[in-house]
Amino acid sequence: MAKQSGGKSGVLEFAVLGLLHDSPMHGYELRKQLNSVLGSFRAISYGSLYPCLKRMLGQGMIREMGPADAGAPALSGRRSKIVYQLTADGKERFESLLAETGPETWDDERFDVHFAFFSQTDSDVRVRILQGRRSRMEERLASLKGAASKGAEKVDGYTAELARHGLDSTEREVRWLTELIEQEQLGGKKVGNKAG
Amino acid sequence: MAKQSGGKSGVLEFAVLGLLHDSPMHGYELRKQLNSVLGSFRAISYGSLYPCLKRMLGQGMIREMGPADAGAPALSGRRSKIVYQLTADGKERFESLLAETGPETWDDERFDVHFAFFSQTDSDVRVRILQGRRSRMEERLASLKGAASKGAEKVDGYTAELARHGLDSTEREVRWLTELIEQEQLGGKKVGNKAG
DNA sequence: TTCGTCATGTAATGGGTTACATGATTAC
DNA sequence: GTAATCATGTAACCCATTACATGACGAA
Repeated sequence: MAKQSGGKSGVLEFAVLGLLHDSPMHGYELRKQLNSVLGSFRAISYGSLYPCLKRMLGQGMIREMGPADAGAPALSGRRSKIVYQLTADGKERFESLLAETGPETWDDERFDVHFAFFSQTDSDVRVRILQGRRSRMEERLASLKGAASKGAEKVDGYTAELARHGLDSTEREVRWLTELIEQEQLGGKKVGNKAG
Repeated sequence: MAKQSGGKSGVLEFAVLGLLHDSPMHGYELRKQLNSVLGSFRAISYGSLYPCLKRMLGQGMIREMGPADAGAPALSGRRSKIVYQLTADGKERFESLLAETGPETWDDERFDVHFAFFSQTDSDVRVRILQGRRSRMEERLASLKGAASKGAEKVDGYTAELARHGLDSTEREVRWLTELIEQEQLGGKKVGNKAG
């Protein structure tokens, strides 16, 4: 009982934890950085971020560093900026999230966040997550193929075209993941250096 | 003021309207059909569908057809099934949603629904939506490219790889849309018949 | 002094998910 | 009879968005 309720559980929290693990930051800056972690585009709104920070503060994952305290880069003296820093508890929470390799980690958004912090994990963890994500995509592929063949009579050209396109991108995703897994197993961090 | 508030506005409503426009159905059946309209996979939950139907009923878009009333196919005598049917108001609402070509229609989920009902619109409408969607994807492309070049120093191999992959799929999406637009402008419904 | 950006927050709202509650019908 | 599936619905909860409220700082 009581799995975790709501939608995407703590994706935002995870991302914030990871960014603050890298370096202390204030909310406004955090929000700008978030889009590079949380999916390619998409910025989170303040109405979502600030309450999240408040919650994390209450749970002792983060702590406020007085603005005079400095230590972080790019802290030109603007105003009342509240700079947040990870506590030991927060660090621990982040590490434990990072180490997860279960089905939650194959979810779209969750996978992106894990991927963004991949260089901070062991190769085993990376491989397990990549394989899990791939099997998730293969399930999706199967369900798309099933739907395509079963309801073939009643669909018009556009529906068919959309299905074909969806199938295509999912297959591509699977191939991409397979490449990453292979590179991982060949023993390396040799990622991202394919001449382009 | 009061644009439309919340997240994805009436995507579910639109999809339900479209499915019921095709043929009367009860909730359980509706829910199964929904995944073919609303994105490739993803089924909506009852906790979302039934309240939506209730709301639509209250607004007079749909009406209950007594189970004995029949008329719809596949109505083997199960039980208390509440079969819903579009009212004139509902039909009108659906037509007016179908005719929209503004920025709302380029959104991910919204676009999928429009696409699913594409064969029920004019070619002009289709072209306008496809072009809008393409420009939306081109914006995304630009922002991805910007992020890739600007933050290139601080990203590790994995982040770069994710960005590269995102760029790739978005480019592919743009090409797909371009093909569809061209086929549309060549005068036809000739979609989905590319030997494969 | 006004405008744009930096900066932090809250309130109202919308819409989705899980888990629960209920019950009929069909197949074994 | 009992389990699976069909079928409808509610309650608690979570999380995100918009719009609003506030205010400092720098530049025109």
